[in-house]
Formats: sequence, structure tokens, C-alpha cells
Amino acid sequence: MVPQRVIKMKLFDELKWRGLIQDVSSPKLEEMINKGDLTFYIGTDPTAESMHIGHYSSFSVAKRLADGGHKPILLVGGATGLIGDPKPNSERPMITKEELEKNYKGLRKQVEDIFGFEVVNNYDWSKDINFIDYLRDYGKYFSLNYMLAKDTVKSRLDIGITYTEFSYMILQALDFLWLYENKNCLLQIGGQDQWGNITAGIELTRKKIGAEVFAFTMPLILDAHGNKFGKSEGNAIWLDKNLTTPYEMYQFFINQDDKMIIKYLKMLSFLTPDEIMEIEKLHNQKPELRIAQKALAEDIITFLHGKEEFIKAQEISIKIFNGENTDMMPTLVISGSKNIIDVLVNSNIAPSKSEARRLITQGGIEIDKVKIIDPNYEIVKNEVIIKKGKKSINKIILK
RNA sequence: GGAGAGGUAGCGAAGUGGUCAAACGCGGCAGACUGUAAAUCUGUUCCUUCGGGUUCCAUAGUUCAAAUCUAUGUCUCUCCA
Repeated sequence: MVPQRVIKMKLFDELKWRGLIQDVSSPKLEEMINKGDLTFYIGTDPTAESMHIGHYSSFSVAKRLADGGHKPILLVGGATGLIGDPKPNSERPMITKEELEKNYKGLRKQVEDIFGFEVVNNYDWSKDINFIDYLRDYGKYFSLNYMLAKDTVKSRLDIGITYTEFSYMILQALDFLWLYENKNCLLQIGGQDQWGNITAGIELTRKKIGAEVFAFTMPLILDAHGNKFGKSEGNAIWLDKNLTTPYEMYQFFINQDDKMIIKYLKMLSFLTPDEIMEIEKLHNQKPELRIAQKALAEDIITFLHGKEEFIKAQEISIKIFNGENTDMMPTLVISGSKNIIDVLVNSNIAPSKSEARRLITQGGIEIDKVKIIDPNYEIVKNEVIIKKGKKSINKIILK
């Protein structure tokens, strides 16, 4: 056995070790990243009022770079959001300017609160470009052949893409150019799906002013089934605790697959490589203790919401899954009928009466730890704990 | 504008007059086994007062009977020297 010497990895190597680097625009980038002092940006369109866990994965990379001595800029796409980044399978519905404005403000505040990055809005430098100038000053740098070859466009050719969305990459390319010229921004990072848009920006900057700018992308995080990571019961995991409570977030992480959890820990947590390797060892010895899942939940929830919220979330989880009645349990107050089916529907535990009936007859409902199989059951107490399946536990107060 | 192909449950996709509340797959939900994991197996998946009711883009028709036929509308996709 060769004794392992503890050497701190260089930043680029660490990012690679964590599995956070997908594509790199130039081999020069490694040295630049290790050296520090780069201004870089990461962009997102304001399609919602809050970021979700998917944003977190890429923004945490920005934070790693920032911690490594680089200067981050967050770009919120007030302009690009109005156009819509082409999705692989369908045209995006347009969102109104009012909604966009609201989303912009929400995101801006969140990024500033959580990460403390400088925020810019591409609407500021895009809004006054008129159409003729746009075609003359920028359109001339993009051949149709080049644009059609981009994955995002290519995949849409058989199902259709509007001129609006087709133009998206040009609009986004302007950002990189503008940020280079005005903020000396040399690097853009983004999700793997942004590679096409990012390279368009690199090309534009090179062709128009002859400068070389750089980029790398992060891989999309997938679950063990190859689906996008970050949904729980069909809902996104939001970073806003009013949309996703710390308890729900804790549950989300604690339920992650063993096969993926170390990967997630590397990609998402700010734990050091040594700490992660130690956790991996412990986890593999006793996977049923879910040491790695707990470590990930702790790291992220503490970072987002603070230690106190994490401890609270953990306490709630322990109590709830021990069947204890706690004030911190998700609680719903409803009124009206005390019939079990009505209660399930009124509390939204079941979406319809048929569904409620099915749940009951299949043995999926427990009230105060007693399995209920009679669909005509009447609840007598004013406060009960209703368990649906294994994981959905709510306190119901009947008025 | 013209020509063509389409619009079926959350998604994909069968069905081309009655046996259709609509095959099948995925996804979802629940049960068993477990560790609040994975895999596997089982049940279930429009609503319901369990009598029935309302569905297959919309409207109007044909028919004893329409997801299926007709007309019009509407939306989507493909192609147009």
C-alpha cells in the first residue's frame, strides 16, 4: 500500500474529480482556472420566480470558482427569457413581460441572498437594438448552416421551430460579447444543454472583435433511471423555502438512490474530496444508515437555509417517521364532513373520491397508526395523523 | 396560397360502425419484501351517491348504434421546382 499523501487538488482537477466538467472550449482553460482572477458568468432565464435544485448544481460550480479566486457574474435573461430557449421537443409558451419582471426580481434577490453574486440583466443592453441593426451587426456573423447544425435547432427541424426561438442563440451570443467588452468577462459556464448557445457567443466574439473567450459546461445531473434530477412527486425542488420546505428538501435527499448518492455528493456538496471519500467508505459499510444521503441533505440545506433549519428538518423527519405527533408536522386544517373519503379529498391527500376509495381498499391509508380499510369510516377525533403510503404523512385538524 | 398527413386518457401508441371507459408500453399511486434505498412481484390508474354519468380537437349531421362515417371549423406537422 502506498500511503496517501494529502495534497490539495488544483481547482480544475477538483472540478473534474467531482464530475462537473463536460465540455471545454480550449485546453488553455485548465491553467486559467487554476490561476484564478478570471471574470466569468453563468446565465439563466427567468422562467420562474425561484431557482430549483437544477440551478443549484450549476450555481454551486460558480461558487466553487468564486472560492477559487475568480469573479462571478450572474446573468438573468430578461431579454432571452422573452424569446425562449428552444427545448428539444416543443416550442415554449411565451411568458408575459409582467411575469418575466416578477421572476427576474425573485431570482435576483435569491442569487444575491444565497450566493452573493453580482447580477446583470441582458435586457439592459439588448432592448435598444433595432431590427435592421441586429441583422447587419450580428446576423452577418451567423451562417444559417452553422445555426442549423446546432443540436437545439437540429432536433427541432422535424417537429418545427419558430423564427423567434431560432434566433435565441444569436441573442444569447450578444451577451458574451457585451460582457467581454464591458466587464472583461472571459469565461462562461453553463449546463451541458447550453453548449450550442455558449459556443455561438465564443464565435461571435472572435469574429466580431477578434478576441478569444472561453467556456466549459457541466453535465446534466440524472437519476438512476436517466431522468432529470430534482423532482419529487412530480414537483420541482425549489430553493425558496416557501415553495419547498426544508423538511421536504430533507426528504428529497434522504430518499436518493445509493447508486447515485456519492456522485451527487461530489457534484453538489461543498464537502472536501477527503470528507467525501470518508463518507463513501462509511456509507458502503452500512448503506441502510444512509450516511451519504444525510450528509448531502445537511450540506445543502445548511448552505441554503442555515444550520437551524436543517436541524429542524431532521428532527421533524425523525419524529414523523417514528409516528410521533409533532407541532412541526405538515398540518392541514379542513372543515366539513368527517367521512374518511371526504377528508382525504378535502385535504388533497387524494385527488378524487375514487382515488381515495382505492387507497383505502388497497390498504394505503393509516390513521393514527391504524390501517383503515372501511371506506365508510368516520373520523371521531378533531386531530389525526393520516399516513398515505410509506412517506406521505400529514396532520389533519378537523373543524 | 396549394398538396399531403394528423389531433385518442399524464406521455407514447393501438383501435377505422355495435363485443370500447377504449389494447399495449411508459409514467403515477398503493400493497408485499426492505433501509423512508434499489431490484422484483401484485393490484390499481376518467368521475361516481356504485344505480350510473361524462369521454377519443370543436360544432352540426347520418344511424337503432359513432373514437370510428359526412360536413364545416380549428390546431399541429411535412412538402412546394
